[in-house]
Amino acid sequence: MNRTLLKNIYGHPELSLSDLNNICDAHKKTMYKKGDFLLKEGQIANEYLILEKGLIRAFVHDFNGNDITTNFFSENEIVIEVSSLFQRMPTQENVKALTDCVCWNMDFEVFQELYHAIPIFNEWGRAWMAQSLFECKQRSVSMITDSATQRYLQLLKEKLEVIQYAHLKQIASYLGITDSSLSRIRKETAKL
Amino acid sequence: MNRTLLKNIYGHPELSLSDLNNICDAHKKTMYKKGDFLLKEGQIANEYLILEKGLIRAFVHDFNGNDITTNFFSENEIVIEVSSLFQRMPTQENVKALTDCVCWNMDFEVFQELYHAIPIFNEWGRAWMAQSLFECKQRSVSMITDSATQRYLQLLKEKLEVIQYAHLKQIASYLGITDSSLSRIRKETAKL
DNA sequence: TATATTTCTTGCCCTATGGCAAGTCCATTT
DNA sequence: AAATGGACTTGCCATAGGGCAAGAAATATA
Repeated sequence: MNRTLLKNIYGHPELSLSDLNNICDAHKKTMYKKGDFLLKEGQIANEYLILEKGLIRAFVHDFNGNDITTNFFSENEIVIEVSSLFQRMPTQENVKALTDCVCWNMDFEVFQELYHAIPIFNEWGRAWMAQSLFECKQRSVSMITDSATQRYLQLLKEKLEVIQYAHLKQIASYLGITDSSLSRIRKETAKL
Repeated sequence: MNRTLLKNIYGHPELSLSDLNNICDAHKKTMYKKGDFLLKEGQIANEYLILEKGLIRAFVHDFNGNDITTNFFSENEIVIEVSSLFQRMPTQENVKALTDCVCWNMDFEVFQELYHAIPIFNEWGRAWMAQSLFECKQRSVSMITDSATQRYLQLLKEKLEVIQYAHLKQIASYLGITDSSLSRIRKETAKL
């Protein structure tokens, strides 16, 4: 069990060591192969996971059947479909491994027990969701105020691994442009 | 005290009547005048509120000092700046009354007590945040897949009051376009 | 009511990005 | 090695929306 990884995720000054250990122990190591679905639209999520190794993509289908990348998850991040997991409703998202992955999965039932038993863990969860909401809003603002080139450079800076492992089209839909446009942007920015 | 309003907001099948009453009683009625700031960037939010009457706008400033509307809050909605309230950090958002408003405010300290004392209220809060996150993601997808005209018509359908009370520029920045473009879109769609 | 101020509309032209299709480059299979 | 197929690039042209500025309309102020 990779304690360092999980302790970094859940670390909180007020969380006791025994609570932290209980939380860490609740995770099950799980491996995925490149191309595996972690979640498919229509399903109800029953777990979330910490991604130790690999890269994961979430996407939805638009009215034409094209897929639109909604998120990329990198190492040390939490992979979760919040509305399906917490509202117990079928998801609209697909979550798929872009590379082979090593993950630590937390079952929803187990999570619920810990969540209600450990107030600090509860606070931690709320803070995590608040942060996600903040990032989501930032992304919306960025879609409005920044050019496609700026958004691309931002992604390059924050998640280089995405540019290395994801297909052009997957990155382009995340940025809100077509793959041809991204190809041109990439060509332009390579000069700099 | 407007119990119907608050009970509709907090209603949850498993929440006992006495808990529900305690939650409702924790709100303080507050009035705002058109143009009042409920929150200014740099401040830390110390409350959230239920909007009974009126219309409220949230916005941020971009690098040029233009403001970008991030949200409109209508009657019966919860007005909250999640990341500032729950992470106790200075907000980047401004929240301002577009019309005179009647609100029911919940103080953060009081909220915390109820939140930790009433498990179902805690679940309610998490479900509410999950829903917000879902809506935020939907908005991002819409910015990518829908045209400005479609986004305008969507807003028209969901929040007519916004079109009636907010300025063109405020609506335009929410939709991610300029006020001139919105003016043209409005002209076109009026024909239909 | 007259004046000033803000908001909205519109015309002109420009730019970023889209749509399509051909071509190229790679990787995989036969 | 040849053939197939997917991914990426590029050229051509189309279009949504932007930038600017003038004018019109609405609103606030004197």
